Amino acid sequence: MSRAAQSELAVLGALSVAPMSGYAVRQAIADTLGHFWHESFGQIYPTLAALESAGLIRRDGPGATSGSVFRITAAGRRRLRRLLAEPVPTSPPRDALLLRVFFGRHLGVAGTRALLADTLAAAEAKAAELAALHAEVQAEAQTEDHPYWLMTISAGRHAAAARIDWLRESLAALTPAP
Amino acid sequence: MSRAAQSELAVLGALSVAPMSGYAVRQAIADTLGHFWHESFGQIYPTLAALESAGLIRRDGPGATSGSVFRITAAGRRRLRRLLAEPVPTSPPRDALLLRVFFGRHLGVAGTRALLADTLAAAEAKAAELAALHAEVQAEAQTEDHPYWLMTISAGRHAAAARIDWLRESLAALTPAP
DNA sequence: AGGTACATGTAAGTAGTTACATGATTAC
DNA sequence: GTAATCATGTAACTACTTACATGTACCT
Repeated sequence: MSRAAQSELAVLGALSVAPMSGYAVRQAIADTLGHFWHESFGQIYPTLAALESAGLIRRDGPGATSGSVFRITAAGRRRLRRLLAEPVPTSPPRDALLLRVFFGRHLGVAGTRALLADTLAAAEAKAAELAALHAEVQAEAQTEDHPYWLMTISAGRHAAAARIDWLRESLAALTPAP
Repeated sequence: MSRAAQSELAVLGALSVAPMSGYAVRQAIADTLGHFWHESFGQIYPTLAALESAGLIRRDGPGATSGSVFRITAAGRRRLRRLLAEPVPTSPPRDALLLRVFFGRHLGVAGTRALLADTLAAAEAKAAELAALHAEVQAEAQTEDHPYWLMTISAGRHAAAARIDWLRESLAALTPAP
């Protein structure tokens, strides 16, 4: 098991929506899961190869450079459901921003405020981006996947809004020396 | 450069507060940074060795099994400030929960609701834990590091509250079939 | 005497990124 | 013709985790 169960999950999930090439899998993951998931180039092809040799996906068309399309098999769908039901692996937290804030004393009040201000700008941009994505997805044709997709966007928006609130409060609390 | 700049930052930061043994560094990181940072056992000792040979920390006492205490040097403090000023590395997002929610169609409404309910319980526990930590830290003697420490706890509380809001909304929106 | 906490390290393995290498097809 | 995009893969490297290995000090 587990040539990276999470990567398998992402790839099988993408192929559960529609059959597509490896390149298209990569694009689909970046486009629709991009705001909460990342799968790097060098991960996708080995994962596809492993899934194929396990009979979970099938390659239609020539195996050569162009035109081959991957399609999920019945066994692949079973595997997808099993992976989804497995406990969510919790990765240990590693927030590089908070690490810097914690040792903010060495950075000084001005330095820490600059760091927070930069992060605030980035968070506001991300919130705007997610709001636009939300509007865009809501305007699309409704599929059975739609409510779940919207839910993941909503999660991102809540998280971004919370980070903005925290940054504003922290900037207000961290007054420059008079 | 960079036997993991972030691990160096965490270790140098811990030693900037007080000199201590490697074992104590591990505990300090778990106790005070634990809610947003993790440094595994097998990372800390190699990092300490690398920092020592670079002259950024010094080992007082015997190098043997007991009693050796690491102390940050002047060069170490300079390095710490430089690391803090470097741009915050952004790691690609990988939220295993949202990956499951996105493919919730295969899990079914009931399955997805169960997943969200479990996550809600965990998030509420985490929020309570952070509230307790906040109260505890606020009651302590004020040091110069204190406001920054409180800020990191506040970040965790905002994030936990946002996740709880999102989970409640999602559970309300995802009604079981009648 | 036995258990827990203190203390330091190494080895093997997993996960994931980046860079390299190659070639076909399409749009301008 | 040439640049961008589509397409597939490998190799080397970095980061990180887990398990192993060893021993001391204190508490009961």
